[in-house]
Amino acid sequence: MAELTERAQYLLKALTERYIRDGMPVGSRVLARDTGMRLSPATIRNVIADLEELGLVSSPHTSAGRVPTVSGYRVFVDTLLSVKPLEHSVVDALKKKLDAGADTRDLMQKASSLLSDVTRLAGIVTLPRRNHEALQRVEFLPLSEKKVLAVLVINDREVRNSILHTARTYSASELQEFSNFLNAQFAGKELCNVREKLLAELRETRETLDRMMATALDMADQVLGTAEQGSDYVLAGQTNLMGFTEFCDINRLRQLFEAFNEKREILGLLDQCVENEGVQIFIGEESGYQMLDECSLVTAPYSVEGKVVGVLGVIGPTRMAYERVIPIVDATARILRAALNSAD
Amino acid sequence: MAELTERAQYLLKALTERYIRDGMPVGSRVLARDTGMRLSPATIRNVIADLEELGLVSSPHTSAGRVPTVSGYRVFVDTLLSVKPLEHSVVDALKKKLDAGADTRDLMQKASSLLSDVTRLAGIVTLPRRNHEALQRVEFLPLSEKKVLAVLVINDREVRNSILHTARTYSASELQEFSNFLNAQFAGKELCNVREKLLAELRETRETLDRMMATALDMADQVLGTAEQGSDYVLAGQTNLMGFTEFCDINRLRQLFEAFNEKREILGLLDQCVENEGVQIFIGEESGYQMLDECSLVTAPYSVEGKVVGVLGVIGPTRMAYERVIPIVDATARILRAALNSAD
DNA sequence: GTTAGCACTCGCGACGCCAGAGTGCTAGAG
DNA sequence: CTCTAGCACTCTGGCGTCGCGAGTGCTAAC
Repeated sequence: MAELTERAQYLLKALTERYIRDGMPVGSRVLARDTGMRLSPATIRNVIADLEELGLVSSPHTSAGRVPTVSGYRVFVDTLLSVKPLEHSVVDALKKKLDAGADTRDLMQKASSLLSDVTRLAGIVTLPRRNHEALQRVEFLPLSEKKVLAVLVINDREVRNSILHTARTYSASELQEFSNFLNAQFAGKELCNVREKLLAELRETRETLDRMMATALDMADQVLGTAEQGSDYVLAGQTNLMGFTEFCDINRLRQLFEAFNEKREILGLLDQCVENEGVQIFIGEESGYQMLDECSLVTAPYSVEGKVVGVLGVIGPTRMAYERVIPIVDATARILRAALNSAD
Repeated sequence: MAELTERAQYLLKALTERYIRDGMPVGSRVLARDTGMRLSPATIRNVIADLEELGLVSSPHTSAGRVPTVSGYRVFVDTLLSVKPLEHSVVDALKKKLDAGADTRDLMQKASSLLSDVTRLAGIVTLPRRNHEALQRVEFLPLSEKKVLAVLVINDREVRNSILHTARTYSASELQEFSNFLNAQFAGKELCNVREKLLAELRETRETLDRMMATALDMADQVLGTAEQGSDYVLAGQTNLMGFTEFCDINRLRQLFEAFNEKREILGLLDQCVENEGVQIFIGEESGYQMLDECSLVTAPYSVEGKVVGVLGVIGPTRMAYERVIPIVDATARILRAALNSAD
């Protein structure tokens, strides 16, 4: 790979750019005319033949031009790509629309809509995992007979509530006591630790037979149970994917959309992106998921208080304008982080 | 219309059923063989010609069989259809999966998934409008500097919270006072009335310059503002629509999916169904929305405490198995109502 | 190392052809 | 008057053929 001549690199780049631009296999002639270098088509053919040997390009059939293969795209994005700096107008638009406010889910929804609008592809944003976030407070309120409303305050922006069905009706003051007890114990602890501690505490308390505390702990356990929603994502602009010629086969499209609904597999893939920092790119079959054949995924993680809590990105055909998409994804991740961290 | 001979009706029914079953224009021969009546194709042709005259069937081209027109479907569903009673297994499955619990949105999500799974079409359920529901209680909790958490208890199942940015930081006891004041005034009132009263009260109070009450009212106004979410719906099984030959044109499909995302137009249509009780059917262009050309919508309203609060239904190609879909939609509406009204 | 020339391959749209399906009409039977 | 049989007509869809255009690979010359 590394032993590509300068010329070969240049031609691979030109070919890929051209193919991305207008989606048709590109032949030696256009390449000769297109690139500045004054070479005849014949010469170019020789170079291209080498690229084919290396598996970087291939032709769909004998007498068509060449098309980048997955490895070709890989080399292209890894070593040949000159990412455009973002136009200011785009950055401003992103910033303006992502000005926090609203609740987290809405914010993520907006982010993915923005991604899809700006790139004209499908935007995807995982909801932030809250496991490493501290629990701020728990409150219980009497709701009605045998029902208690639990409010879980996670931070200034996020509050979750759930309705508990209890064995008997509790008074407001009893519940207040529970809250106080639990807050004393757990407020400020990381969510993912709270539950373990809770269970340990519960076991211990059962033995000492302190009924009140046991009940409080039980309730807290229920709340956390509902709060520990599995990871999830929001998607926007799926319809942008229709209309790419690579998805003209309705069954491909269907598979893809079903995968979006299913969520499980896509989440698996996104989870892999949490670890790497910076933009990460899966091209076509590289992802290992066959419903993403012919698709590329460009992602970037976003973080809150220094910890990566989610991933955002776009999904489109392998033939996408990487040099434009990459900086957009990158910028959006940064802007989203800013929005989440601004203690507005 | 009314002067269709018995024979004509019978043939229209047979033709429509046949066409629904296998999607190809049906000719006089199959019709002759298919129906019990011992008639020659030629005779049938004469009758069919009459139907065509009346605009109930048409042929896509000279030498193809006939296909029901929109009016043909209309007559079919209105007067010829013999709805199958639902198999018990289906009813049981519906009941089992819709056993309330969880929050309202989840329940609706489940309902639409069920609809789409059972019918193999797209299921749609509007979220219940809460305007005519009574407000049970409001609570305010201090959250952090200049932020207050407002909890709006609507009923035993539904609680909404929102975070208010206030001019200064309020203490827990101040907020408690606000809550008490507001609950005394408004608890038990219908949501849609609360706001008006609030505003009236606010105007009056401003004049008397009672700062505390004014602030409380201000806050309440903010909360209701956020709570008054416009109506919305959840959708499931859109992918079922891909794979019908009528949506093989990717642009039709795209239009449809964009309408689903847009929501506004579809909501407009669904709103019309709230008024009529019982199953209502829009066939093809009848809806007046061109993105629903070639689509039918089968809906039924569902109610809580006797008041219709939402609509549910399925969307599919005009060529759908009405005799099966209609009872399913009907039953689901009933079961959903039961789930919502059971004070579990 | 580069280029021009040339034979070759292949996809694709156009064209024509034919079989099959279904119709409308007419004339005759019940 | 109703039904049926027969027939000529029309249209679609599949199939094979053909020719064009695009692009290649090879070879020989610059």
